[in-house]
Amino acid sequence: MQIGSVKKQTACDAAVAMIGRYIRENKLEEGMRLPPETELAEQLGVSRNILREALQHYRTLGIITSAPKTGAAVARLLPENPYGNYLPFLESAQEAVLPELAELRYAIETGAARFMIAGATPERLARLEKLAAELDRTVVNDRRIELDSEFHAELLRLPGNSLFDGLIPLVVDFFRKLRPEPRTELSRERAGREHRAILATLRTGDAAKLQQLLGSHIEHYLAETKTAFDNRNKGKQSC
Amino acid sequence: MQIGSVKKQTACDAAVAMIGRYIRENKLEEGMRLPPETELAEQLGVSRNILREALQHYRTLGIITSAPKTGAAVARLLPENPYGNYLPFLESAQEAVLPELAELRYAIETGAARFMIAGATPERLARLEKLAAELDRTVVNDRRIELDSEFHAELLRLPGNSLFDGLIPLVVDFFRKLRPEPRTELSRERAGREHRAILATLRTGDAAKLQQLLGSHIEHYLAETKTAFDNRNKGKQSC
DNA sequence: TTTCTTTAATTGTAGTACAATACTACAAAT
DNA sequence: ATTTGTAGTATTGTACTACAATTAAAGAAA
Repeated sequence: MQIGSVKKQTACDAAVAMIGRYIRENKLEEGMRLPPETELAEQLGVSRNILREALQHYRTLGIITSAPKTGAAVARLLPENPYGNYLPFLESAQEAVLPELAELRYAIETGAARFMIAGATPERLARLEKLAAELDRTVVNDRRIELDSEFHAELLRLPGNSLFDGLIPLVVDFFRKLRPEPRTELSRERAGREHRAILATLRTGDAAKLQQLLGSHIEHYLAETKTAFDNRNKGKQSC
Repeated sequence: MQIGSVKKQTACDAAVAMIGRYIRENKLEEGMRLPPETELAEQLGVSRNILREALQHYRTLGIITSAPKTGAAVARLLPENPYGNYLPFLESAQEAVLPELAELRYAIETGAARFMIAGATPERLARLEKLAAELDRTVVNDRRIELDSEFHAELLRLPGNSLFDGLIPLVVDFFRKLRPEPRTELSRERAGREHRAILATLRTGDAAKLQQLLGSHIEHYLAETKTAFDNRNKGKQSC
């Protein structure tokens, strides 16, 4: 277990936190204004420079906009703004627990089955083959999880759709959070069998079957993680 | 057709763009350093203040870290960091074209079918019912699209999984981008029929059928958008 | 070798000054 | 009466200077 590093909070970080609290506590809604920079800086006890860096944080996230004379205001979430719109997604991705991740994985991978087949190229299939083979002869759990993660990431790359690609971190995160769970010899063997079946079906091009295979493959996790999660939360955590 | 507003780019925005290009073009990888602030500021022709605001942008996104003496460096993408990991997703979500969005919608909605049924409550079903009814008696295209968008957003809320909720902007974005496409009387009638079928199946709880219905419902868009997109790109754009 | 000390590079922070912008009000013109 | 021009002004945008705080790395001491 690694020790977390303590890094001193900068004035800017503090300002960011204070501004965030300010927005939340005052329930500032779309279009409502923040105090002028000079005033806000004085209130928070930082220079205007630093305050502006803190504001930039929220500008980047699309939470506020600012303009001369008008001042900073809580932004209307424009459709063009990627960060603002997907902020809830980013937050829930951060806090997501295994069962939630498993559900989304199930949805995306089974739903993408037909596009995987459509986009399968010999090179990608070869790479998948290699990953599956290495996974078969690997016993170290951490390495296995890494390979499994990469196998499924590669599956999501098959469609050649950048949106699917972009969601790969979800899969990675899933496996990362899965890591502590113990795996049985049985589940290892089953995983290998299922991976081979998935590969074979990718080759034959049977979309319905691939979907069914991916579904039942993840379904195991769905059940496993749910119980694992439940058990873990039975012993209530301290600290 | 509305006129787009012109907003002048600030020096900070420009700096952000330049730094981004710098990182990409030099293929800066994890741990590699940026020039010191004074140097970088001079190179970009902005003051150190402004440069720091630009750097704050990337700090917020978790792309860089900075420390005294060491300087700014491309960050190791920590699994905990939501922004950094999902940055490619955010970027592609921003630039995604209709066919890509349609594919992801297809995957998520069909894949989530069984969770929709599991999470369907009478209240939510009633809300869906109301939306479908209003959609049926609405003819104005813009309003129809709005309602359709909300109907599908509500579908994604059924599972009660915050990750699905977080992806709702994708659906909204899809319909936003679909807006200019002309719809026929026929497609309107079909949409109504399909929405009613989806609702009925949510009530009976037949997951396989729901999945099939959602699939064919979106499938129309899949085909439509593909051709619409192709046609639109035939006439090459000027400006 | 290990540990302490010094040094120097770099970020972190504060303050001042002024330019640029855009809201507001009001005058002028059609 | 409605539109168009104009000035006033609050606020952000930007630049510059100065110094404090931090820390990696080199050097000195044990």
